[in-house]
Amino acid sequence: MLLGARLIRDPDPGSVVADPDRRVGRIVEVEAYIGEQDLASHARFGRTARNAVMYGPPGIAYVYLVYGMYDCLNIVTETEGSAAAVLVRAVEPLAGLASMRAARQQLTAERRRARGPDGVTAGRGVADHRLASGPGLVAAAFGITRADTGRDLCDPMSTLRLEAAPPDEPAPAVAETRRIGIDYAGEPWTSRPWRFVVTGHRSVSGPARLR
DNA sequence: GCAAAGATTTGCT
DNA sequence: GCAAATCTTTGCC
Repeated sequence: MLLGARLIRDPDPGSVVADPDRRVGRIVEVEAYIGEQDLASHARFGRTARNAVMYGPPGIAYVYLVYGMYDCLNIVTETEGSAAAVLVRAVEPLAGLASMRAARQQLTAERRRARGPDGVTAGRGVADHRLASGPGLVAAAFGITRADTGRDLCDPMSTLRLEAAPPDEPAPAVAETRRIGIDYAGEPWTSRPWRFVVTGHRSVSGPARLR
């Protein structure tokens, strides 16, 4: 179960002293995409240059660019040859909040600069629990880009990795819903309850909650 | 080689 | 509540 697991960005893995830029988040929202037969999945056209990593062994990161602006983090699941993956839609920030905020603002600042010179943006403050409340925001807060595709998330020495929740932490209450933003896939895929969230958690993606 | 649409977020009306 | 921003990938000519 990925819900409750930790997503960790650690610039200096293996170090005894925690790095000040170390970022930790607790996964509270995911979506499953099961392979070529799933018309909502990137694997629906078969194996391509973009999704090749999905056909590889599990535990590997698959990062794609959506709408030309946002990177989204997926975790490859199931065995080699099966193009299944889980999209990490939201995490609850636990540590390194300042770094997450800085990484987010840096991206938005770059976007504005590309559009043209304008005044100071002042970067309005976002609530702490919303720093990674959405697929694109998770990648932004953790500094994840397509360059991270193929990274082994289960390697304890990786700068980007997953860890299980502490054993003394109670398992979260899980709710199932239909997936978000895949209307193009048609039935039965749009109605499949393959989005999983921690019940009532405030860090689940915002607008998505209403749909 | 070109046109179309997308696993989103933000800001304005 | 709606539309823009933005670019990669896919599909067809």
